[in-house]
Amino acid sequence: MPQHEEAASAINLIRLHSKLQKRIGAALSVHGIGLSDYLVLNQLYGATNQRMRRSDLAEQVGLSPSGVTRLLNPMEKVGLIAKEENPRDARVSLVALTEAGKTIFEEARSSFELASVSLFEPLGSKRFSAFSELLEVVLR
Amino acid sequence: MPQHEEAASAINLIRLHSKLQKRIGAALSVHGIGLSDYLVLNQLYGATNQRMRRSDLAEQVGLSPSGVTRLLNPMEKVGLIAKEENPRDARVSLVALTEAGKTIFEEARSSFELASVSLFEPLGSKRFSAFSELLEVVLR
DNA sequence: ACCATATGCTTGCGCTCTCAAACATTGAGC
DNA sequence: GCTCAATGTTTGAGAGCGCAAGCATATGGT
Repeated sequence: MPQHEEAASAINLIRLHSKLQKRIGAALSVHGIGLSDYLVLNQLYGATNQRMRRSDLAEQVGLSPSGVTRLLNPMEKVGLIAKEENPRDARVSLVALTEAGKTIFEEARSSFELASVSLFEPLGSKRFSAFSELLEVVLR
Repeated sequence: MPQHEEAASAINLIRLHSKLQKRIGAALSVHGIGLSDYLVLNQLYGATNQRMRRSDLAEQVGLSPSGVTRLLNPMEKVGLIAKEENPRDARVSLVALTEAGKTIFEEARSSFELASVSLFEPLGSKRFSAFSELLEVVLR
């Protein structure tokens, strides 16, 4: 395998993400939500007042604005989030975490954490810390 | 902000993958192929005789068998790969890299490598090596 | 006040991928 | 030689998402 090092790592990164997606996706499906739903809930949960603009949400979770629209629609129907208007600027529509959404998130979070731990288990705690820090650095 | 270390790293991993996908996807689009196409070509290029079974291909690139079928169809039409039969077992259909596919891959590889280097640039060479090795470990 | 431009969101269309079912072929046990 | 379970691939239906266009609202220059 005399490969270009960075290219090889990029492919390993893709492989790891694929593994993560399958494992965490399975863990979250128990709660009736997908990975993107979880990321949205997680983002809202940590936001001040637990509400955000849709476009900021899009940026944070790495989706396009239209992706956010389509993602939030069913979540609103199920009552995890609520749409609110901004009296100052009628263009923006705010997204707020409902009580039900908060509850579901807190339940799902345990599953997410368990799956995450199992994913990084091969590293052991010392190497995990190193990996964790390097991840932060790559993200700039 | 990160209460749970592993969960935070999982989310960072997702973010990094999202970045990788956008950047490498853009680099590959110049050559008229997508990321999955590249992974397939890369896999075939490194295979003995440059041919593989579809299901093995699926496993290597992290797709479902049906995903591979739908991915390979247009690639065959364009002439990057060729379908072959296995006289020993008529259930399996082999996928072979054509000369055209080989050429396209070698061209695309440069772009892929460049994009990979730029992705990991924030690490610097010393930390990149560490990251690279840790990636191998997580993958088992 | 009016227009041009920018900003935020949604919609139409298409692409990629998965799951489950269907289909084809093989091999094992009788 | 049949039958049946296992294996490999394809297909139908649909989920998830992006891009470009469209719509509504806001803002700055005149």
